[in-house]
Amino acid sequence: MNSEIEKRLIIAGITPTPVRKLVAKAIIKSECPVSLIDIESILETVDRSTISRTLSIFKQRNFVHTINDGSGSAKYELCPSSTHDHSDEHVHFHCSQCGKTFCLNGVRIPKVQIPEDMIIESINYVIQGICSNCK
Amino acid sequence: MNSEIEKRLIIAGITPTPVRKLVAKAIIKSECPVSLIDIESILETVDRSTISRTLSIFKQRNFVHTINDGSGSAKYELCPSSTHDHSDEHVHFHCSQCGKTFCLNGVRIPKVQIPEDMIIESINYVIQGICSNCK
DNA sequence: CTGTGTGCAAAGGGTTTGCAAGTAC
DNA sequence: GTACTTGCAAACCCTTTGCACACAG
Repeated sequence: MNSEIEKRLIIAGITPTPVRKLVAKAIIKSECPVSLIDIESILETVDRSTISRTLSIFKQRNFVHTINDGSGSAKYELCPSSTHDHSDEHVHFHCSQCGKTFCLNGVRIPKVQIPEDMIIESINYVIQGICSNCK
Repeated sequence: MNSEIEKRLIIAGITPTPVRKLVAKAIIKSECPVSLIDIESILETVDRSTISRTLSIFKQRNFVHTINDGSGSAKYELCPSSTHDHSDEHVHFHCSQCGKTFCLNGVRIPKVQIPEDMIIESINYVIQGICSNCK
């Protein structure tokens, strides 16, 4: 697993330092998108600022992308593929009760028609509501 | 216009104080969703905290709703109708260059199939990219 | 007089930056 | 030695809260 992560980082053009491997592993292992604070509490030894810088590198290199679920803190998730299209981005669900954000993995984001002169970089489809557990 | 706004506030169950009318007018007049800071700079005389409290009342009464465009600050927009369904919510476009968020008024948010035991409160569909002006 | 609305100042939450020490090549 | 990585502390941005005054009914 460790060398697997290392490979993925290198492929993304990221030098696989110890901290970066830890952060990458934390993101991979959690099935939901995680916030900076989530990662900090998983990796108790790593400083918040380092995680912040790591995440911004990950974003830059398209290793992760950001989800804005309205919780006040950005969540991070692995980019599904190394390619740069948006074809396999999926819908997220944010529970206003428990604060968790779920990936609806089977549910692709339906595309919409937008003016041709706008360039799409990424798409966020987030449903706010109450999840099954909190209902 | 002033009495028109007053009427809409009353219908929403909001006491139409001078500040609230100003805030409501500012939101109505701007064709894009606006942030708290945007409103503050439009209404130079009104305190930020008052605007904050006003907006939270507006949200509570379903007079406005929130858009999370990933800019770091929440944006506010009039609720399209007094009814509580999501049928006329539209897609937003956030330009990472100029930071503006555009309403794609003609573009409704396509619905997706989600597990039946989840309760939907609202939906955010935000496209990040570069707008026509910044391209 | 009572309740509501407002402004000021301060606190809060989440994130990023400056700087200096540590590490790898 | 040079460039990069990390941790600590402090700063930053956006938003909210505590408190006191002002105002309307």
